[in-house]
Amino acid sequence: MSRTETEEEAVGRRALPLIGGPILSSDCPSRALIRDVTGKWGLLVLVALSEGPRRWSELRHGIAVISEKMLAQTLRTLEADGLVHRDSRPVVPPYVEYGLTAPGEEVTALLIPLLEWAGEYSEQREE
Amino acid sequence: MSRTETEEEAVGRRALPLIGGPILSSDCPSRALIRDVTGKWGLLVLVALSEGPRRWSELRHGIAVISEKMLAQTLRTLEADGLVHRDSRPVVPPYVEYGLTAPGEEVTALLIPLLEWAGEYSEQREE
DNA sequence: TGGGGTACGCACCTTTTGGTAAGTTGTGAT
DNA sequence: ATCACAACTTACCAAAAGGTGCGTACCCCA
Repeated sequence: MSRTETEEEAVGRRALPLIGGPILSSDCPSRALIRDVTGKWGLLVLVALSEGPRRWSELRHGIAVISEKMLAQTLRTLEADGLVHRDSRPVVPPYVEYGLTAPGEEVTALLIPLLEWAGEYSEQREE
Repeated sequence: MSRTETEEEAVGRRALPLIGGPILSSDCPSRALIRDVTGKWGLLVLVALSEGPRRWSELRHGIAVISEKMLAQTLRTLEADGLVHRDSRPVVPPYVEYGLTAPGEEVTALLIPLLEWAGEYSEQREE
């Protein structure tokens, strides 16, 4: 047997509690949220916004080598998750500003220590 | 103009400090580390091992619907990162146990609050 | 008159990620 | 004699993520 078992089979006789149950089961909505905030671009956008609200073009140039498509996509999913708010003024060079909502600030506060740990650990490893 | 600019161009006149510099530049080794620990399977494996060392087969059945290929691959990269250690005894049903190293415990301690936040936030959202 | 900035959306293509199924080695059970 | 388990590896294929380039609308500047 080498096939991957179904969710039902796995839940049926689960060997590990995995932090108290279904939090880590694959269809849990919190899993999607985690993907959004720890994803390659989501994390960068959140951290960039942790320094204060920024315009589209600031994010575009400030985040190393992000494509316009990915920036737009990332901002839209973070907005849908309620972590980022979009403030658009209908002026004639369009002016759109993005910033963190309260929940956005919360996650970012959890993400920054992770970045710091990664920086320190990878630095101490390469010596 | 819509092409993605190169790293050099971006670093040339960077608008955002982004948490003090090159930590978030795309070739930084800490970025790879973050991908490994927050990736879909890396996170699950680390959390599963946070409850104590487990055998291959326990992880295989305990983590919801992971394929053997992905489990092996994830364990090997986490081992290469120094976050997981592999304890294999050459007995005749092979016995291999995986556990967290000290740095592995450190990251996992940072990851768990993130999972808890995601669980609470997604729960409170859907009401 | 033409080029550039601002904030995107869309279509196409490549790269990466992940799943499926099969093979491996040795032993003990049926 | 064959099946199953343990802990994997490999080859092949599908799906998802991501990049490139183009188009939009409006204006300002030279």
